[in-house]
Amino acid sequence: MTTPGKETPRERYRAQLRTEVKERAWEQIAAAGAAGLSLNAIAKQMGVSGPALYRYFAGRDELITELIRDAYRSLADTIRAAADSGADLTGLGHALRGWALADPQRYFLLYGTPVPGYRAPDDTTAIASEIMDALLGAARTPTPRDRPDGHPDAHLEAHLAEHAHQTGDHPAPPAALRRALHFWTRLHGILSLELAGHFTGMGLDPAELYTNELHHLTQ
Amino acid sequence: MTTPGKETPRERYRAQLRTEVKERAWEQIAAAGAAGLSLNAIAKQMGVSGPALYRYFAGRDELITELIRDAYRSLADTIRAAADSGADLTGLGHALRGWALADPQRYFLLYGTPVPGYRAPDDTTAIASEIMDALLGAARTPTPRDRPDGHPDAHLEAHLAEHAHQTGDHPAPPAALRRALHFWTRLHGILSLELAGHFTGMGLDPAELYTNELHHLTQ
DNA sequence: TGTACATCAGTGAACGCGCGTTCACTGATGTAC
DNA sequence: TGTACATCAGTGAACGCGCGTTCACTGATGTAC
Repeated sequence: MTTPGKETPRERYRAQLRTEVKERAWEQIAAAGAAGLSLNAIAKQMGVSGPALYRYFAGRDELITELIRDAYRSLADTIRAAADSGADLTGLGHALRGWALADPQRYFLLYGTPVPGYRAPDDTTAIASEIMDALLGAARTPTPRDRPDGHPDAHLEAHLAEHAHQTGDHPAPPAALRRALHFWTRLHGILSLELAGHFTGMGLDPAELYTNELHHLTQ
Repeated sequence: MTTPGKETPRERYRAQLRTEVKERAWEQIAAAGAAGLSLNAIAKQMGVSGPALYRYFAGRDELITELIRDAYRSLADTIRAAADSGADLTGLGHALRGWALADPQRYFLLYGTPVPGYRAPDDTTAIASEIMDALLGAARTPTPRDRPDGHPDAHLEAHLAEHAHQTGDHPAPPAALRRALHFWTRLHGILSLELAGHFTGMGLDPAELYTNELHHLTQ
């Protein structure tokens, strides 16, 4: 579809305008949430008529789908870059928080309130598992307080072993999978509450909670 | 404003119609999310003209505010009822999950994606701290694996002690506050990911993760 | 018990708005000979 | 290098829709004497 090296000026222009539309879209989402995203409003902000954007996106749905894809891609790249530079779980945790704080509404577009009817595009699950793989890599090294008997994680790990076998995608050791999942769910818990402002009312420092949770995850 | 025992038929009727509007509102939210809530659509569903509802609600915003209040009230009642019947943290955790699964969109109305401009009504913070109090009560008993040295929780607890003093609302011991916060953030992490369907794609059983996390919290 | 009045629920029309999207068309930019 | 044609970006008008909300008005329900 896309010729590797050769790119006509028109193609370049198209790509550039598409990314500008997306940038404006992110600004709108940051200002009013994803529900208030409007193609016409983006067009007006770009000084262009509404229907003009239909040259670049089939419709509102395609734009949102693209934004979700880009957000997943950005997160995956961030996590992977941290992992590639030798970061451990703590490092990945800080990378995750930095990414989330940079644009809270982008985070919520991936992990926030689901729209009942909507189904995420299929390729996002591939990117999601790419993120999981990076986490699994960093979660391979056992933590100091991991006990050999594994109580009460033994039950969970048995369950994880089953499902890892069924899908066949994750030949990762169940203990690593468990650590990666704890990393994901616990940090998401604090992050989403922080980004939604649930700690400000109680005078708590989210960073303190976050780093404490990271300590628990890696000790 | 409201005469305690005496209630005129008209007042009764008003109250009844208000609750019916809210019921329809919850149905709509469950079906299409809070963004798609529409007074006109509710009116149509009730077989009544649109403007009729303005006798009962000042506008769409007041309705949503009321729904948020009711949701908080319902959650607080659920938690408190469990606590009053002698439930420990594990019991409260299961009560929380039951409440969330009963109506995921109601859960997300409280803890989901925040609307950038919107500010929750002031009295909800009172209900939120009422929930916190119930958690704190159940979190008072130390867990078996709590170590006296408290590493690495000592740093966090020092911070919590400061802020507990500053607000003056929580004379609860910092260790209990820490346990209650961990309860809240960790369970919310799993719950919100489960309700948003992020585990289904990976073939994981959310209940297994949840109970495992509860074990961690109470051991 | 009966009449006169006040209160209130609900209607229908209307206003203004912004949305997504389609379509015929103009004008500029690129391509082929 | 120059002309003839095809491609494509963008416009403006239009369609249909649903939204929140206001307002004058009708009809029923309650209240006071």
